[in-house]
Amino acid sequence: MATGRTHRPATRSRGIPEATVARLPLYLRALTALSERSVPTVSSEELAAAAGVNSAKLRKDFSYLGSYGTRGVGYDVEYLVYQISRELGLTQDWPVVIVGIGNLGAALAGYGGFASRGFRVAALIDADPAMTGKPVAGIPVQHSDDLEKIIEEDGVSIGVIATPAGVAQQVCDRLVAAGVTSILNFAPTVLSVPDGVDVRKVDLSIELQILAFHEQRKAGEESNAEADAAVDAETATAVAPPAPRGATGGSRKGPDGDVPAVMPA
Amino acid sequence: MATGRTHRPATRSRGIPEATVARLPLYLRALTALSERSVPTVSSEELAAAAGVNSAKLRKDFSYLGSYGTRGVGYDVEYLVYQISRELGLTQDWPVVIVGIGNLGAALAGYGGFASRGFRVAALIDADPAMTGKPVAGIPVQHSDDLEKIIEEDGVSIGVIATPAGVAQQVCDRLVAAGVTSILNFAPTVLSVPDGVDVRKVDLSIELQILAFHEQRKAGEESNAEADAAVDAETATAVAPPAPRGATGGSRKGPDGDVPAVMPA
DNA sequence: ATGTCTTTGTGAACGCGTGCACAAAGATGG
DNA sequence: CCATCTTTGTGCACGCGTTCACAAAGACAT
Ligand SMILES: NC(=O)c1ccc[n+]([C@@H]2O[C@H](COP(=O)([O-])OP(=O)(O)OC[C@H]3O[C@@H](n4cnc5c(N)ncnc54)[C@H](O)[C@@H]3O)[C@@H](O)[C@H]2O)c1
Ligand SMILES: NC(=O)c1ccc[n+]([C@@H]2O[C@H](COP(=O)([O-])OP(=O)(O)OC[C@H]3O[C@@H](n4cnc5c(N)ncnc54)[C@H](O)[C@@H]3O)[C@@H](O)[C@H]2O)c1
Repeated sequence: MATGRTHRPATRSRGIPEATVARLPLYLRALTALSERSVPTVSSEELAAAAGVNSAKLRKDFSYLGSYGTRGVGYDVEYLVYQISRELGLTQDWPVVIVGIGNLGAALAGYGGFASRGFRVAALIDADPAMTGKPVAGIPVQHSDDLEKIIEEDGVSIGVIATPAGVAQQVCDRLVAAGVTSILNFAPTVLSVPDGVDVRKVDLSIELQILAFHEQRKAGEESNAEADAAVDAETATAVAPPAPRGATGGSRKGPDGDVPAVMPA
Repeated sequence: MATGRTHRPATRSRGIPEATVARLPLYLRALTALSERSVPTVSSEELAAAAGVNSAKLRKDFSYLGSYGTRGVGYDVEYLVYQISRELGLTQDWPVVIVGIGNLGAALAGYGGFASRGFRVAALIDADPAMTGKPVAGIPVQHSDDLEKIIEEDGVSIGVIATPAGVAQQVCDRLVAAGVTSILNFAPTVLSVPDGVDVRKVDLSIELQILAFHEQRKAGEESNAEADAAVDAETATAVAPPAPRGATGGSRKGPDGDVPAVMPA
């Protein structure tokens, strides 16, 4: 059969690459700071430096939004702030529910960055009856029995999951069934959702593990040539006698192996 | 996903593409769950489903680590758990400091996922004298005056920043100067660091804005064209006129209460 | 052993994202 | 009005990441 074009289903609707979308909030933040300092215009070079990206990339990103710059001058800060805000949908109010008001959920509830960009905490939801009615960050916690009602009444389309991982999928299912179509997941689980629902995850554990990988590589690079691991001032704190990082065969044990006595992270 | 990167183009990391590294923790989590259920082996298809990725991608990822599978059978769960752990550097102990023990920092300090994979909270650091000595999650908070000493004594190479955005860069500078070479940043700021230091960021606000973008697109898919144009015209007249220089400092008005001229989100 | 069946490991094609380099556009000054 | 200078917008090439598709490898039964 014609191996060809029957690929991408949708989501690729014309315009604005995903990578660009992910950078727009970054530009917006830098532009907002400039706006507060009453800076009228900014060049791609300056703004790119502030946002920590390549200036050509920034210009190309903006070109997807239209031609909002003036050659020889740069971009009008105020105008660009508005255009990006509009493109991101921040000119409207987004009610958000947070489910799971534990340590993390409570911190999120009180987070200023939530309210600052058109996101409004519409409700805090927890399954613990002892929490019900208790105000967290000035907002009374509601019981999860009322989840569907809350979402429907407030027209919530964005949900934040901060429950334990074990119940995240069922919480997710209820949110989706109730009409939520965007989910930000803090629980360390892979959520499965129907088409048309977006899920983004924030996973502390994964970030740390990625850092550890590079950290290990840095440490191993100094004592690279041979095994002169004597100089590891930093990593010398390692307590375990890790498998000598030799060739692949150096596994300390076979299939029986040591599971590093851990829980699902 | 939340990925901040200050990237080195130099891909001499002995293979293993960055995208693969980012997925290894995901595989590891799924494998650990299988291990706890005493599942001996798993096929790429099953594991890929559990991790939410394409099976061919998973096999290719594993191929960078070596040939740990058995054709016709699959992968040995225990063995793979060990190999990935070793590759990620999780077979050794990583002391971590958390700087900024506010709402978020406290939640992080008590987070189980920290300790579960070889990461150990070596110290909690805060600039508020009132916090000093106060135990958070069982760990006494230390004053930031002692930051350098703590890092040096414990051989800390990974730091977590959970301070307000305004001080994040200077905290970062101190951490780096003291010897930290990997930073996980929760503050909504672009951190600049010297070569050799890795920074990853977790940015709630950005994630929400990305969700809002897609959410808006979903909503606007039914009735888009004209509303868009109308808003555009209205805006052009409201904002576009040559910027009154000093005047913009106070309030700007847009169609609806508009872009909050608030703190960096 | 030999055949069959399952699943790995990877070659190859393709699409996306990135960054260079430069022409065009417009501002600014004479 | 013309010359010069600044900065945008983008064509283009390149490399990374993803996915398909399939031969080879090995398990297992006979
Ligand atoms: N604390 C952190 O720093 C941190 C960091 C990263 C990820 N996480 C993840 O975030 C999640 C929450 O972490 P935490 O430290 O706040 O845990 P927590 O135990 O303090 O809070 C969990 C809350 O969820 C509630 N809950 C349980 N089941 C529920 C349900 N079915 N519906 C609604 N609410 C329910 C509980 O009553 C509790 O209040 C966990 O999955 C954790 O792995 C936490
Ligand atoms: N709370 C959240 O859910 C959340 C979510 C995403 C991002 N953030 C970001 O994380 C950071 C912390 O958020 P928070 O809600 O915990 O704020 P917070 O105000 O509760 O805590 C900040 C803490 O940092 C300490 N601090 C200030 N300056 C310091 C310094 N120089 N050295 C060491 N410590 C210092 C303060 O004493 C305070 O305890 C902020 O940048 C915030 O934008 C928070």
